[in-house]
Amino acid sequence: MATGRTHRPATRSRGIPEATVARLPLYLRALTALSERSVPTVSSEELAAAAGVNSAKLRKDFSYLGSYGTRGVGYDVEYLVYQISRELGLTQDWPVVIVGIGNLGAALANYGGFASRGFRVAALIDADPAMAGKPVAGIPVQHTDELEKIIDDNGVSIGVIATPAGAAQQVCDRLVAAGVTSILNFAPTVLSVPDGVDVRKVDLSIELQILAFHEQRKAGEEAAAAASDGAGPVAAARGESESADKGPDGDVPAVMPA
Amino acid sequence: MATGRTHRPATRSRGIPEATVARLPLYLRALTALSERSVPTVSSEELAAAAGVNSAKLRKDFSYLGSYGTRGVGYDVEYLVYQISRELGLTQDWPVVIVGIGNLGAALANYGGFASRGFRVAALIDADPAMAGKPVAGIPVQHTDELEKIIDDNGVSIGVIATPAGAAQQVCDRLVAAGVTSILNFAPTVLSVPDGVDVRKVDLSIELQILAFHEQRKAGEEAAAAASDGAGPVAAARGESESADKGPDGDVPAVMPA
DNA sequence: ATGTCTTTGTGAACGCGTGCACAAAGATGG
DNA sequence: CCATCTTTGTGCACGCGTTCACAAAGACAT
Repeated sequence: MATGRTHRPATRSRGIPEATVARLPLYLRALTALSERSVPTVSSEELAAAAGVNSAKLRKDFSYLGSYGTRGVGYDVEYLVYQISRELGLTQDWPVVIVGIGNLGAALANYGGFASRGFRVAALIDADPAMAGKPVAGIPVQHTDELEKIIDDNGVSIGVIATPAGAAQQVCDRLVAAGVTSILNFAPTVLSVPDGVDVRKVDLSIELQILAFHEQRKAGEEAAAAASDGAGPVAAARGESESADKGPDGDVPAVMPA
Repeated sequence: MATGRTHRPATRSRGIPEATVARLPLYLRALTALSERSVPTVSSEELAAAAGVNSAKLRKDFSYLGSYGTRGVGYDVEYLVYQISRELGLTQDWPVVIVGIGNLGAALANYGGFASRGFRVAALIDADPAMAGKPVAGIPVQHTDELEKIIDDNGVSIGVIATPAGAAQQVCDRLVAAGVTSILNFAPTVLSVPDGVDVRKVDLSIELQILAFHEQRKAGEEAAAAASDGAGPVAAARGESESADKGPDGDVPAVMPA
């Protein structure tokens, strides 16, 4: 730590890989659990197991933050909790607005996981005039007309979109114009935003479709293995010989171009 | 490409990269929209724009599926919808169960995005006896005791966990033991499962924390840029120069090891 | 004080995913 | 039938992320 002051720009300030950032909350959660059990220190091996990752990966991740941790001992839990919290920006309060108070929006408003970290639901916004004033999770819903004013008054920089797909882009544009620079999108649409605005999307349907793909593959492999029990499991692993396939022409529904 | 017949084993059979699989639902959604507007064909450039990806990436993704598409013209929309649907396993019906009918579970049960693809909510399961029989989204909630029987009777292979974190692993174990091989986990916990079981997780809190990180960084950069003059509202946004930081020793809460 | 033992921090190799750039393929018009 | 023009499919290079493996660092016992 002789330098200790000017080494930040290159190494720390902006050098944290995206993949590492995405894992920091995972570590933080595991560390918080340890902290509540009053565990003083933890080794990379133990913590990695708790977070469900490789221990080498964890150590490398932490190395981007700095050299916390003591060789031969491990990491000081409380110290690390603080460092990661600070790195993630959780030492400050982040007001968020949720736009679209339907089934999902209401569930999000009630979700306890927000408040537990530094996130505070500053307002709920919906386009339906009938919803206005109606309290959800103890917070009165406000009409979309107030959106810009709400953002401005509360200094909101993070917005959550839980509207139907058709309204998402329009809501997004208004949020961005009002000053929001980070958006969490639950609507099944691709949002286009200007540079400098971050978007993360959560799409339940997509997750299930990915699972279905692997599920189908597993079923195919099983079927192939049981079929001729000699051809090897991967021989017909795909849709290759499973459903109605095989022929380059035979598997076409009816609308084939050629 | 004169051969066009024997190149399959290596190229197609099992070779679809995970990153490509994760994008297929995106393409499918964009294609479905085009299909509803009766657009007959689409170029990689157009479709890529609609899906929010690079056109070269899209073409490479499709090349893993096969050589659909006509040079000089583009891709036949209906044909591609069918091919991707088949690849993802959406031509068959996937019964799913949702375990944990709280705020989130109820919202998921009501979510329309499931049924729109090949997913069917076969049952809702909750540990609270008071919930039993109560209909949510038109489906009566069943008690956890029935879990194994439900899975077995309906041939369920995909389970959705929306329980509190404390119950998630136990529920997961029971689902897996009962025959479920794909799990979508909304509980903020790391699930451990045996080989052959796929888990995908959706964690709202983590997504927000990642956004907060970037938000903090943006504020920090702005502050650095405006450091010389007014400093403005974002000057103290970062942990950097605001709270208790800067010195290698000064920024430690109280429990520093050294 | 010295040696041993544990655990971190990281250099280096590897593999995957991305994007460029272009040749091949086919449509279209003359 | 040939030339031109559009768009696909892909070889190649590059960069990021992961993993291995080990030297350096420090705790701890003697």
